Amino acid sequence: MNIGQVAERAGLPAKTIRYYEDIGLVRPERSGNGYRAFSEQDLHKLAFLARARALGFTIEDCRTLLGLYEDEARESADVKALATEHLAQIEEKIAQLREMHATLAKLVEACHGDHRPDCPILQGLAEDG
Amino acid sequence: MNIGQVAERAGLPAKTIRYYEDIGLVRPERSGNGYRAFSEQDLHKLAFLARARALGFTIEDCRTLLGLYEDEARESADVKALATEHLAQIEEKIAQLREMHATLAKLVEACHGDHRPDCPILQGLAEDG
DNA sequence: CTTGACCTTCCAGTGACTGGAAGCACTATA
DNA sequence: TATAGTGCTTCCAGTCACTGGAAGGTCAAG
Repeated sequence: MNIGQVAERAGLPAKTIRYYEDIGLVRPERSGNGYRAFSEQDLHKLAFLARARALGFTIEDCRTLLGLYEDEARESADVKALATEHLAQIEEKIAQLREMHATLAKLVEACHGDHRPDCPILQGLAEDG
Repeated sequence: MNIGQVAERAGLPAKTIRYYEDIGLVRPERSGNGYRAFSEQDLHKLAFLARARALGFTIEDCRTLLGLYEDEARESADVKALATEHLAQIEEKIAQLREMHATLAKLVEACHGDHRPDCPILQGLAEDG
């Protein structure tokens, strides 16, 4: 398979797949013409990566997950630990965003949003405390 | 005021303040010794920026907000529009994170997390669909 | 034999900092 | 007065995960 087809099937841009090869996440063969020749297994790996990235795992986490996936002697506890940690980070981010949202929503509500310069949003940003 | 004191009072690292000068968000004077000499107004601006950044506005948004703040002929509608758009982006991000969280939480729940290799998390990442 | 799609590599840019090196300025103490 | 320590300066490089673009090679169809 050439990169275009793999990109299509894995749901990743070709650029990204080349980048993943660069950083050693996949190692496709090469055809005589210099084109990358992906196996079904390569495609499988890339689809795995696409899903892990879609869940917000960092590239390094993905590398670890892929390693665990391919390690038949893995312990599911290791996978679970990684995922649980990531879950906690997601929760933290959500909490932060919610706080931002709450603060900003209050300011937005208080703002008339008309042609006059008077603006509680700017006041809120300017005020100490 | 030197940069250290401003950093302390604005709640921003000195490095960040230098960076903000680099990209033209603040333009402090210079003392005879070459040190940056910040006025109270500079400090005020930096604190404004710190709060805007803390609410998740991009640097470019901050630049715009600062411009509006300093423009006495501004219309609060412009500020409100910017803030409202940002609010929508926050909401979208929260929604994305929630989806990630839900998916991952299900997988984590299903995983024993013991010494055996069997792992629904990896299965979930590997499986098509 | 040309057109156009697809592939290659390499370099640079993104956003918002952050770390570190090398060196000058200032303050406090011995 | 010497020195030690802190704070300031600039500049360069790295972060993360791509993304865009240039320049050029390869392949299939007409």
